[in-house]
Amino acid sequence: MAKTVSPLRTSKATIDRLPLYFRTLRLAQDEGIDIISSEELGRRLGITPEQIRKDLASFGQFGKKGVGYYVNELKRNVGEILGLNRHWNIAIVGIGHLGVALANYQNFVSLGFNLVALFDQDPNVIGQRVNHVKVEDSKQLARIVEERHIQIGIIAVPAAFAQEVADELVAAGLRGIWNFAPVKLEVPASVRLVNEDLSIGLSSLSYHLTHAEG
Amino acid sequence: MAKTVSPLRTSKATIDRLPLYFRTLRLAQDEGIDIISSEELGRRLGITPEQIRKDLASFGQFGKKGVGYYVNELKRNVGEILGLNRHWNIAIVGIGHLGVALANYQNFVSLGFNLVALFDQDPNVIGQRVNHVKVEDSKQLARIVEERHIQIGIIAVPAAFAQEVADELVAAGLRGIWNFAPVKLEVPASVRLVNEDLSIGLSSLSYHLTHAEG
DNA sequence: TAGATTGTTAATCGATTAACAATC
DNA sequence: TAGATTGTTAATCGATTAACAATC
Repeated sequence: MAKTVSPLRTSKATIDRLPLYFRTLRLAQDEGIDIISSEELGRRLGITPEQIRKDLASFGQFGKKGVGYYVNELKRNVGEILGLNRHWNIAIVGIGHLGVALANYQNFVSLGFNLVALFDQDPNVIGQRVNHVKVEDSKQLARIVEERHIQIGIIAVPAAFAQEVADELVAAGLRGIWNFAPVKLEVPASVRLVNEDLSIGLSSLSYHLTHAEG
Repeated sequence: MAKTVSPLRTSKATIDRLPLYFRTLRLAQDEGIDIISSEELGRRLGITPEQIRKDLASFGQFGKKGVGYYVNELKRNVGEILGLNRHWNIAIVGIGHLGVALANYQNFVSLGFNLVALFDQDPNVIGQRVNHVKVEDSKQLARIVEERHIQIGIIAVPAAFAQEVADELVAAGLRGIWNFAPVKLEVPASVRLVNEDLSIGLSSLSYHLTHAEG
């Protein structure tokens, strides 16, 4: 029975690969595979087996030498490391096209995230239901965040309003923010901030195409 | 007059920061700022001035010692490096909630990307207009990609169909793919692939909240 | 000129890769 | 046992930070 340890310092790169391992293990599980080697995991992900073993080993000893990793056990352990067994309550602020898309994103549910609130300031949007969740007036944000024990807030408002929304979320006692607005947000160190700037991906594509060929 | 050079090998980290510089320079321009120092740029972005100077210097000498960087000039140069002056033609495949959100994403336009085609296979969606662009039948993909000189394809279909779509895009002569489906896609080395896996961001948030406190 | 700020070289830090002993 | 595969240590590689000469 492997024990999950919480290392003092794990690289960001390692942490960003864990969700990929989790996803692949889930697929392997669906295929009825019992045991998987780092070699095979690496083949499926395009990551070297050494890298995978190193990443996993930083959290504990999950494999069996000469055998490989038990898929069920490893998936459970990786899920535990990621905190995906916790059922985080999340809220989305800004129910424009992106907010609607995120509210309907099925993968969140399958990762154990509960969408418990939606907020917007547009009277035409307030009161509507998106994926069975009612859109509330942003003015109710502080009250509802507290009442529904929301830990993670997703910011999907225009850049100009993002900091304001972040401030309200922080004041309401939120612990993590996932920001889709292309601005640098200022939040206290106690609040975890992850930025998802979509223009970076497309710009990087543009860069590589430009420098690959005329 | 600074000259943009194309370095043989620039780090991925540097390239991912360039769009941030571009964005900040555009804002500075809007504010009417003529000259900006690496110090001030760094303050606005949360990046060290040394890092910024190093990144920029790998493409040429854009600044004036003792003075700083001319905002207009630097913005133009960074835009040129990123290939944002090229007006890439892009298509979105899969017009679900995410596809609709991406089709309406204003930042793409402001970065010089032209949305020229939308594809879906659902007869109820085909023929509709999203952000003034008509949704075409996926069966027409090869023909339209060629006709409209589309260079970049955005995959917003469910994971199960993503590889199939990627294959079609590649066969149609596409040069870059921006993939939102949570799967590892196989494409030839000549085609540039950028993955945007939204579950990574949220999982990493979950990880950090889990390991920060009980 | 004196003060400021870049561009670049050297030093440090961190992450990946290679190698291999341990062991199932 | 022999073959396979993990976990870990050492070696390499790459990226960031520090320092400073060049120069506006």
